Amino acid sequence: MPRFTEAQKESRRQEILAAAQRCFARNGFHNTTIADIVRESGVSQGTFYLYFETKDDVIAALADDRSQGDALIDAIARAEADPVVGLTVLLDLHGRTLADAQRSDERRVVIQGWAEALRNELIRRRLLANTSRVQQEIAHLIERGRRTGQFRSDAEPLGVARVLIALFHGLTLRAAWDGAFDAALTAKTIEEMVRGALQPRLGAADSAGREDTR
Amino acid sequence: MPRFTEAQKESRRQEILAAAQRCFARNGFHNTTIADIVRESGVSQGTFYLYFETKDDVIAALADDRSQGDALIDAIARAEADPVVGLTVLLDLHGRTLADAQRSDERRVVIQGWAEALRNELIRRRLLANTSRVQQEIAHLIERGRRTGQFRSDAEPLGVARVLIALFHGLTLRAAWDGAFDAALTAKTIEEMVRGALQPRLGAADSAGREDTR
Amino acid sequence: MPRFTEAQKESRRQEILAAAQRCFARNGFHNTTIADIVRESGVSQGTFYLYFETKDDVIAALADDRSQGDALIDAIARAEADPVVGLTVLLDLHGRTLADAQRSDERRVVIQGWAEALRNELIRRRLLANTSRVQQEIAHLIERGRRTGQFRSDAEPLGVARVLIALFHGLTLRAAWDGAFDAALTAKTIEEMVRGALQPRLGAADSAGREDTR
Amino acid sequence: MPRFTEAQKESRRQEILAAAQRCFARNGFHNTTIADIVRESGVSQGTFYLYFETKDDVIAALADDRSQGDALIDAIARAEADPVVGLTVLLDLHGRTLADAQRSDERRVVIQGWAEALRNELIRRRLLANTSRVQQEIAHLIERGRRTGQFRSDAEPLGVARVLIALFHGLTLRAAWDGAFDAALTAKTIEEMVRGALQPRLGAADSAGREDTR
DNA sequence: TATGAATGAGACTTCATTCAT
DNA sequence: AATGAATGAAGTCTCATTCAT
Repeated sequence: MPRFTEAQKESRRQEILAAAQRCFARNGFHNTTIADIVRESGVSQGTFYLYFETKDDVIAALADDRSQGDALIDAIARAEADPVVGLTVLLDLHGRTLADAQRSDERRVVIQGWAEALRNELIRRRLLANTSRVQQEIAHLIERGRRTGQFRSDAEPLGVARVLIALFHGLTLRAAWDGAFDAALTAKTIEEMVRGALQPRLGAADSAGREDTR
Repeated sequence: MPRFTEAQKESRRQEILAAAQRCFARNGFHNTTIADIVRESGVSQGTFYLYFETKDDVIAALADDRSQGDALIDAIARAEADPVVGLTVLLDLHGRTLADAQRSDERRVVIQGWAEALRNELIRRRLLANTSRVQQEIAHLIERGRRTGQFRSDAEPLGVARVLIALFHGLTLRAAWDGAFDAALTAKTIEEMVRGALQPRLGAADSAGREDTR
Repeated sequence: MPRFTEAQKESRRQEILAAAQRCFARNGFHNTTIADIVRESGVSQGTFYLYFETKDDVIAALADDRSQGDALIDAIARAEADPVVGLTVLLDLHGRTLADAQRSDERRVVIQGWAEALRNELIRRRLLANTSRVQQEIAHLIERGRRTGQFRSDAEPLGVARVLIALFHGLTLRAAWDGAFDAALTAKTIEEMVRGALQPRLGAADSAGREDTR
Repeated sequence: MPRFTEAQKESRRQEILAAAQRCFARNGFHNTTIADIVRESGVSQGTFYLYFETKDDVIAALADDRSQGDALIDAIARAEADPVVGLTVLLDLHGRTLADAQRSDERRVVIQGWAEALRNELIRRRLLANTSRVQQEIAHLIERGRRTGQFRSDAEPLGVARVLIALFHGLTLRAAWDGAFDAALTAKTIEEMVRGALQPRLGAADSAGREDTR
């Protein structure tokens, strides 16, 4: 009979991860020592190694943050069938996430994960998988919008999805460097751009239904 | 009287930097040792320290790649006064840079620089300065386009510039992770988006001049 | 009142020892961890310490293998009074023990015990005591043979006993390194040697016949 | 141009090895730390690793002591063609080596090497190779003696060689445990044994005179 | 009796940097 | 200017042992 339940062990693991994230956000993966993590989390060196095999284990666990991707996908799902609403919600959610100072540590660690992915195949695979998942969902959203006529018929679902994700990454980087940048202004520009790429053309061809894609 | 001219010293310095870049691209800043760099460049440990004070010196020298920013600014300048041409050239240059397999090492190192900027104030300042410089130029370009009526009068120069740069960063990341992504499709989508944000509105107010912003 | 009888405790102790012997034979004393022993024996870390105070305890318990010495002494005893039979049985028993693949683990652990005896006084004392015991018995055997006239009158009981034991040790080592060595040939040679040292000289009353091989 | 010659480097290496041998003789391979060796040899931790890759490197370098085997082979060679002299010299040399208190450290380390050979394939191969080399030489010596008629015609060269080596090993062990044992008495007994095994039988053409001690 | 999570001292090894030559 | 041997602080990880349950 195990002294601790699986849940208790997992919760301890999460505590250590949270401590590690704070350390990593502050000093970077490679300037953080196990001693730092251990000090921050309050466990002993030995205990750390009961929950993680190596330091790289911890890095891998934090470099890949599925939570934000999950949140984006959930947001699309919650928008039910309406692609315009879905897109709006998506952009809005990302904007608010960027503006959230509480998630600063997360951003700082995620960016280090990007660099780590260049030399750690496991992390690279996970990050790409994560990215692809979100990209797929956005592409489907565009696809649906095209079918309903809400989006321009020659919009490229994959292209748009990919560009949006690149934008998300680039903005995450900017927010991490310089939290004070004007998020509202940025959001407005993105909205214009997206509308430009997706809004059905006036006049002919693309049927009609105009006035405001979002 | 120095035995070597300044030029000779500088050339040796560049050789070491190039060797370091190869090492950093391969193994990352923190998994590259001075011994690695020295081996790759063919000089001795002692000699390395004649050209650089510390390892961080080398990192700082490579983390901040001014060359690409300079190239973008030059491109704008070469487009003379025409904002539409300038924007086209800008997007085109960036697209071709991304597709250039030869610049893979550069990209890999630059991305590591982004992470490094989070905990190295010198690097952070330089990267931000570099980014701002390009952002300024793009904003001026937009500004000029507004004045000439080629761009929509309510386009936000700063917002557009910032979004474009985020896009550039995000695409650089994607190219580093996965060089095989479809650059042409991406370029087409970006073009649509940019046109959407900048193209003067039909019909009303914004005067006219339609058909193709670029 | 103890819940378990002494016998039950002892049996558990023996199980752990057997597991430890397997581990030690495989990886050596110092590359075997308590965790290894515990895994091999199926008890828990805590339980291990109910039966042994320290790891050195287990090493000491296994480094000194009295069983083989006991067997040799028993063999001598079983030969009753006849020294020639006793010696024959002794050599035969040792030869068969060496050839017994089942006792490989035992041999491997015993040899490690020899090394351990060099820095662990307790083990050293036990090994020497063990060795002396057997040496004494062999010396007595020789002594008896001298008195009965079956062995040469100038045979040195102690010298022969000591040399035989050295031979036993050396052959044990060889068998542990290279189990495939030709035991029969070796046995034949030993027999010749022993006969040479102990057989009464031909011709006269154990005197003449010299010649000198060296 | 190297600052130090190869010879200087080798001499430094030997100094460290000598220090390591002292430590190993005192505390055993596994209870000796790199810090101990470094302290004993007077170099720094870092310097140690300029001369050896790992601690196991040092162990492997010392576990296999070729010098004694070489000395035995040299001794045989110096005896020129005479097998009887060769054997005498061999036994004598080994006896004097055993009695040499100065070589105590060497013995103590060699014995640890025996144990190490059980779990380190490199060491095992080297020790066996070393042993085989000496065994071969002794076997050849016996062979020659048979041809000259100095040794009994049914002497088994390989068997005798193997038994002698086992004896050497066993006596080395005994000397390491208990340096005070009576070397002269032991030598005398060995001489008798060897004579018994090799001396041509009296009487006839190496045939008769049986009797059978056993 | 039995468990197994927790501990922390200490082991091995690496590496940026120095400096005598 | 150039070399490369030397340094030692610091990092990661292991493991014998304890103890609350």
